[in-house]
This record gives sequence, structure tokens and C-alpha cells, in this order.
Amino acid sequence: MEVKLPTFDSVFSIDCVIFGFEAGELKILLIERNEEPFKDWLALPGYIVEQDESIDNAAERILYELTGLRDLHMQQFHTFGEVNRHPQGRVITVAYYALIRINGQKEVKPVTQYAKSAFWHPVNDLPKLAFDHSEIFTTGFNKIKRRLNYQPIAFELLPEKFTLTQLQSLYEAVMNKKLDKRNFRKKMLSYGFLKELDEKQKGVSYRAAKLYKFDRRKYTKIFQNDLIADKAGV
Amino acid sequence: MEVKLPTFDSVFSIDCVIFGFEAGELKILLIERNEEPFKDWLALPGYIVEQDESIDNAAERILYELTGLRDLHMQQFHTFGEVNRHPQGRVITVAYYALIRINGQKEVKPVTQYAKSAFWHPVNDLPKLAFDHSEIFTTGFNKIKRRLNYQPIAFELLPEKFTLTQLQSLYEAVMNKKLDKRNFRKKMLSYGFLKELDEKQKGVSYRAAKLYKFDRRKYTKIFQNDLIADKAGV
DNA sequence: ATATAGTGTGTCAGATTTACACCATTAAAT
DNA sequence: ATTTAATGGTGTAAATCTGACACACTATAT
Repeated sequence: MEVKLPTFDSVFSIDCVIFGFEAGELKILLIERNEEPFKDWLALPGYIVEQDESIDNAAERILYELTGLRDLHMQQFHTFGEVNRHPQGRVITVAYYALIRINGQKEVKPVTQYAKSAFWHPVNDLPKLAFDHSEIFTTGFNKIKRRLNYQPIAFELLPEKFTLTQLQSLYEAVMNKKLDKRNFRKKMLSYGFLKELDEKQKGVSYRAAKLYKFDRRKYTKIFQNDLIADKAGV
Repeated sequence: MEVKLPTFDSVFSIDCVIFGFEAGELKILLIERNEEPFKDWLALPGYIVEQDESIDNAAERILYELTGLRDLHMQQFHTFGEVNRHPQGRVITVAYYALIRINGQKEVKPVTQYAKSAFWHPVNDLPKLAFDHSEIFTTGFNKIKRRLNYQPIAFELLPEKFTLTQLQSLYEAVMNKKLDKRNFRKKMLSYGFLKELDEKQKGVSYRAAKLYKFDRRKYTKIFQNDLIADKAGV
């Protein structure tokens, strides 16, 4: 069964690669599609941009409708414009990523009928995705891998208060390699934008680690000279 | 006089920021528009994407039509999708940059009527541009500033054979700061991807400098481990 | 009390980065 | 022939950063 697209000459869409970090694993949000084409396939959350909304606003709206998530800091990273990337017509898609704290989020679930479900899936074991979404994911993943080294994006994935070990294991998960504990701590602390709290980790059956917090004010003060304002997050 | 846009529901366009280096200055290509809106204004080369061409192909075609330049390595860098960025309707534009050798290029000139003329203009002294093109330029400029430090893009701006002083002055022009000559040379040569030629500079009234050539084969060999394949040029 | 599991810490060697100044070469001017 | 003007080309030492590496401490569970 084929459902016709609206009769636009050109259609824009947004696709979102939403990263989260849980149980030591990096994950992304997928949805199960409820519409042709690719009905029942897994896909990145994405949909068509309306005439009267900016693409940044569209990205927020669409993500909300498909997953129930709001107020993420979405960042555009690439636009995919092959002629035949959509089987039913010409659809150019602008891809966005965002990083969020999974813990403490209410469960993700679609608020429209376009998706049957939404869920977190580890990036290391992704199934085949609808359209060219596997390629979109890979491009986005490479982007954040690089960005991790010069932008404070790690902190968006962690709870507000975190231990240095958690921070390290996030870096290890994204970069997919082991880091030296002492060197990692020395370096992170040397930047001066981590604030040591008077609190300790709770509920562990071993020596509790100190908790830290990312101090964005200090970060921008320290790095303001290096920062080149740029739509694409530098 | 207002010319109506074609009755697309949505229109895609491409805008190009084409960098060149001449007389120690970084320049970009501008056109003088020959159509409403913004008739007679200066603008980035840009036009509408056809239904049956990928955006990458469209970028090449459009640049050719407006400037006569062909076969540049165009790189997408950002998509601009504010609702009112175009006064006559909804136009989302994908911005590309490219770097080229000005010297030795035949003169740039439009092959369609959409532009009256095309010419190089120093980036340090840009006039107000049509649409949001000033913003597009700035975003693109910041992109290449960063990229200069981890991608071999400088060599695309220089003639095939160049002196180390030329290379340095290009870096200085892009980064807008002075570099130390000895350190710059030591570092560049240490990478091992510059090939020293048996030739010297000609036609100067002082000691002629050695000429070098960028060896792309060596470059990729040396850096293949660091490279993360990525649509956006890493 | 002791076993367990993860926390938290310092040093040294090697590599990289930065700062810094003078003689060499060429063509043009005298 | 000599001088001048302009740029080419080179080395070293100090400071900083990076990477490798191992063990005692602490909180809890039993």
C-alpha cells in the first residue's frame, strides 16, 4: 500500500539524532514508524517542516511530537539532499542532533500517530534504519565525537551532579577507547570549569566518589577568547 | 517591480561562499544581482535547486551559471531556514563553501542573466549583502578558520607551487594574526606532506625562495588513522 | 574482621610549543 | 664595483603538555 505525499513540489523534513547516556552506554532515540513508506521500520525521529515555522522550531516541534521530549538544545549538523533518498518524492532533510540526560526523563513516547513507539537504543548495535537514516546517524555520531574534544557537550549527557568516573566512562563510550584515569582527572580538573561539591555519591556499596558540577559561567569566561561564534556550535 | 517566485510550496536554494587568495588577501566571490528581489544588490552566488538534481550537484551547477567556475570541491556547511529570510516566500537555503586558486583562473563571469557581474572582494571590507548573506558569509568564514587547523584546505587556495612564506601569509590572513616564521616552517615541514621542489620562485627582485608542493598522497597516508570519514569534511 | 569494589593521588621521560636574532642571497640603484 | 633594499633561511633553550605507570584509602556488605 502506498500513501501519497502531499503534493508539494519540494518537501523539507527534519531528522533528529538524539543521544543519551545510560548504564555506561551511549544510546540514541529511535521510533517505530506507523506510516508508509517504511511502515513498521525503525527510524530516526523526523517529519515534515511546515510552511510557517523555521527549521529550528520545526526540529523542536517534530521531536516533541514523536518522542514527547521538549526544550532540548538541538544543533543542526548536515543536510541530506540526494534526489532519491525518499521513495515517494523529493524530500530534502536537515539533520539535527541533541544530547540529553536520560535519567530523570519521563519515559519517551510519541504524542502523534505517526510513530507507534519511541525508545532508546545503544549506538553500538543499531539495526537497519528506514530511508538513509543509518547514514544520517553515522554523520551525526562522527560530529559529536569530534566536538567532544573542544566543546562542553559531555555535561549535557550526564546528570547535573556527576562523578569523575562517570565523566570518564562517557568519554570512553563516545570515543570507544580506554583512557588513563589519572591523566583524565588531572586534565579535566586543570581546565577549571568543574565545581567540586560538598556532596558524595549515594547508594553505592563501596567508597563513595565526590560529586562535581559543570560550571558554565566559568567555562565561557575561560574560553571566550577561543570561541568563534558560529551557528554550528563552532 | 516584483517578480513572483515560481509557485512552489517550498523552495530550496543554494548559496556559495567561494574563497580565494590574492595579493596577500583573502577574498570571496560576489555577484551583482540582476533580478528582484534585491536587484542590483551584491550577493553571494546562489539560486534555486531543481527537482531532479541533488543539492551537491545543484551547488556545482549554480556556481557555474553565476560565475563560470567549474569543478570546485564544494563543501556544505550550514542550512538557513528562517521563515522570513526571503521577502517573497519560503526559501530554505543550503550554504556551501569552496576554496580556489584565483591566479590562473580565467576571469569569473556569469553565464546566465541572473547576475550582471561576478568579482572577487576582500573579506575584510565586505559591503552589506542581499538577504541574510552577510550572516551566511560569517558562518562560513568561521568554519574555514577552524578547519584550517586540522584539514589541508590552505593548499586549495595557493598555486600548485608555492613558497613557505606564501603559505604562512595565507594562514595569517585567515587567522588574522602574525605567526613566527621559524616555528611555522619547522612545524609545516615536520608534517612531512610538503614536497620540496628543485625549483625556485621567479621574477622577484630579492633572493628567490624554494618552491613546495602539497603531496596529497603522503597527507592521506600520514593522517588516515586520525580521519573520521564524515560528510562534512570531518 | 575481612573481603570487595571502586576512589583518589604523583612523578618522570619524552614530545611539543614558544620565544627569540642574525647571516645569506638576489636584483636594483648608485 | 659597491651599496641598498627586500626577503630567505636557519637553531637553541625554556616552558608546557602528554603519556605511562601502581598503590594505599574508604565505604559497604557479610
